[in-house]
Amino acid sequence: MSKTSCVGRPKGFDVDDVLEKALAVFWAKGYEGASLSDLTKAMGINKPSLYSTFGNKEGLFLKAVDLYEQRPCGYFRPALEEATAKAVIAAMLNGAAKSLADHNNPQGCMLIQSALTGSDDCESVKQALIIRRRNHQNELKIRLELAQQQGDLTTEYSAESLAQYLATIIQGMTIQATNCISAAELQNIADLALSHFPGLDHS
Amino acid sequence: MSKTSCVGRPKGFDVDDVLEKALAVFWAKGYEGASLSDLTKAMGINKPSLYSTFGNKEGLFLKAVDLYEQRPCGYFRPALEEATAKAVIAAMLNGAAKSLADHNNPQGCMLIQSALTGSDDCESVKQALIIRRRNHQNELKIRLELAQQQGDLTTEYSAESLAQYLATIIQGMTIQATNCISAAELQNIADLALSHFPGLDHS
DNA sequence: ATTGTTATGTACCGATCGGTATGGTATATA
DNA sequence: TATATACCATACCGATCGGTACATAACAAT
Repeated sequence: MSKTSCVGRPKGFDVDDVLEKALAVFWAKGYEGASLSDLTKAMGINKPSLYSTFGNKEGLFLKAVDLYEQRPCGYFRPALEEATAKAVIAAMLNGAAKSLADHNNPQGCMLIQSALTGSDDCESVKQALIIRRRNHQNELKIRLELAQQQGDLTTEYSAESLAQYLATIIQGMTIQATNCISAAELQNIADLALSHFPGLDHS
Repeated sequence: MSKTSCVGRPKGFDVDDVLEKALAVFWAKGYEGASLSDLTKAMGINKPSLYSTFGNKEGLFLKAVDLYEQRPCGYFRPALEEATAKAVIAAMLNGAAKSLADHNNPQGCMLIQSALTGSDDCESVKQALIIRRRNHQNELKIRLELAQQQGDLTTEYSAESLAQYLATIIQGMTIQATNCISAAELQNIADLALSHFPGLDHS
């Protein structure tokens, strides 16, 4: 609310607050599975308020995705800051395991499951999510390239291959997380992946 | 059509044939994303024919899933028959890479993407798919247990862990396959996974 | 107090959803 | 040929979909 409220009747709700509620609904039900009545009920506002604030359902969804990337999948950016390739990869895998096992959140990863398939109407949303996933993988690739330059990651495999491989494992973990598996099992997968990750020193 | 047709007007379509068409639609659009008009148009039949033959949308979907498990993801069962753990795992990974890269099919894996999320109405379908995924993983676990008994897989890790790990990688590959990546990239992931798979001899 | 502006609640829009009633049509049996 | 049976096409059902018109309510500026 860091804004000088203007003329007119003030909003009866906090935008960030209701966006958080919308995020939870989209996360759990997906883009098309979340109906406007689901959303408005969870957000505690009426449809005209939703439309005047967020444009339409797709606009609301994209805003919710922005929020998602800042918050619960928030292990990603800090992991990139770790000092070595091994630390980066460990932080990714452990962060994913912990985040996906957190039952305060819906199961799984919103970037993956909220629009993997759908009617023709949601093609743009599908593409938007694909782009976000690719961007994440690309940031990881750049970090691994740096690690190769710095000498803490072998050049036996390309940074691109390794980034894609790690992304694949994490994406697989997000699917496993939708299958009601335990936190310990998720962590076990992360441990296995880390201890056998290509290009790292496992001595 | 291996049935002694009874009294009355015969069907104007082949059941297996239209089921294949329905499968393609569900595969690409998901359970809820596939509308009845999408389905009937692709199948070339009208709604009453669909309902008299398959019960309802969910019945049709489950029949399509049965067909799916027999057909394109058909690398799974043969892989279990391979002689050694390494051969089993290689067949799984290579089969997944090849199958997922086949552009004659929709992208990705039907068992995962057709009902990962959705409205409350599709809860039973979601659960049905979760069970199928778990069953696959369990069959793999049993095969790896056998391999451990036969001595071609170390007992350093439990068969359950390894089965879950392999399932995770393959599920991750199915997500990657929805991101328009190339067949070579998919195969590269499979190669990396195989050459660093825990419990196998990589000499 | 008046005016201009923005938000809210209700009631509604056409379209589509999954699913079905109905009446005509094609076939096997008798 | 008569009859029973099952399929097919059309048209329809109530419910819900995403989205909006409209009148009213609450505020700021004057």
